[in-house]
Amino acid sequence: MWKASGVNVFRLSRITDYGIVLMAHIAEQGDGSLHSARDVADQTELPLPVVSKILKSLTREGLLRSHRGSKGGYSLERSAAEITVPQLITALDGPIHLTECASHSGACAKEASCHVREPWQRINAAVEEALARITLSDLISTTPGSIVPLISLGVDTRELDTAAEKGRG
Amino acid sequence: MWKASGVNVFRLSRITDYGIVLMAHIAEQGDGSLHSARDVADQTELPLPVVSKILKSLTREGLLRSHRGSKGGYSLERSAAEITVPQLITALDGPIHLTECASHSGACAKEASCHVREPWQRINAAVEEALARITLSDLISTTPGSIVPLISLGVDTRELDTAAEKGRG
DNA sequence: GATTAATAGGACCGCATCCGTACTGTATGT
DNA sequence: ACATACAGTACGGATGCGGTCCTATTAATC
Ligand code: FES
Ligand code: FES
Repeated sequence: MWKASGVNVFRLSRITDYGIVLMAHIAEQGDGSLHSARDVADQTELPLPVVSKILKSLTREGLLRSHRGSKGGYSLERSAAEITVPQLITALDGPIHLTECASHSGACAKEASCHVREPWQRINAAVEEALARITLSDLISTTPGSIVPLISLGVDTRELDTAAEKGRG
Repeated sequence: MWKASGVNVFRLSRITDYGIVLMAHIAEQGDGSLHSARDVADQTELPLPVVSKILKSLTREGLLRSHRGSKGGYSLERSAAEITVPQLITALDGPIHLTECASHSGACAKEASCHVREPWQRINAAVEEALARITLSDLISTTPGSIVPLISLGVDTRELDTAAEKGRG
């Protein structure tokens, strides 16, 4: 049977995926290091036009600082520890909106009667906040396991907890 | 300047969005209630073909039970408290894979040299687990605030914590 | 000053895919 | 028998992502 969707949905764009790889690569060389688009493309084995396009966007969004002219290149605008995952996503994919409806008010004619709008707004904010705990320096950390406890969940044990327990079974 | 992407990315499909609305509507009437596709379409003010398509998918994925023939309709296969958000998403949009690369091994030729693959796998699992804490009954809960603490994060205070603090500033 | 190297900005098009609809078949109650 | 309602599939349009290319601008070097 068909699947309603499932390939491109609830997924970061390839541009963003690559963008994070590029940022990680730059950050690995040190916060102040300078890299030309060609160097980054060679070392990451990604096509140069794509790399160039992404780095230009990241610069425009304030995550990279560019140095034009010969011997130019890109360097981190802020330290890797100050760059969070949602900043990377927002820079390339735009603001995080898990659903089209529940995001910006006025987008859906059924707002008044819709009962799931508000919960989704909370979920959206929660996911974004969860991702905001992760910085670029965490992504390039060579000690595996450092991220594991970063996104552990603290659920307060009220009646909903038991429901969630059953739901996971 | 152009934006690399930003409209359809990192976003649930409309089908899934509607699907959750439909499930919430059915769940609101009680776990055992029976609803025809037409009734649900009328009450949610969504086009009947779309509603029908979504309900069929949800049935095939085991979230709804169908009753064919006259006086037929759909009812919840499991209790609303046992249906989690990732189950809804997976049923309509397929498995949750935030990135194409880091998800299934073998999809990317740069796996060996890629340093962000493993972190992203952890992030993906963490987001999915976070969403799994939310059940359908939570979404239809009339008492706002019940979801807020559900996705609070517990960060263990090691050196990374301070980095995250700075990153949010 | 000429040259080279590198980024800035935008235009362009192919192609995948999401969205909504339509159609036929099957089961069930009256 | 008939009406009702779900099952499964096929189809076309529109949208937007993806990758590439081109020109202008800036800066270092000789
Ligand atoms: S806000 Fe659009 S359906 Fe809920
Ligand atoms: S796994 Fe594909 S670039 Fe990291």
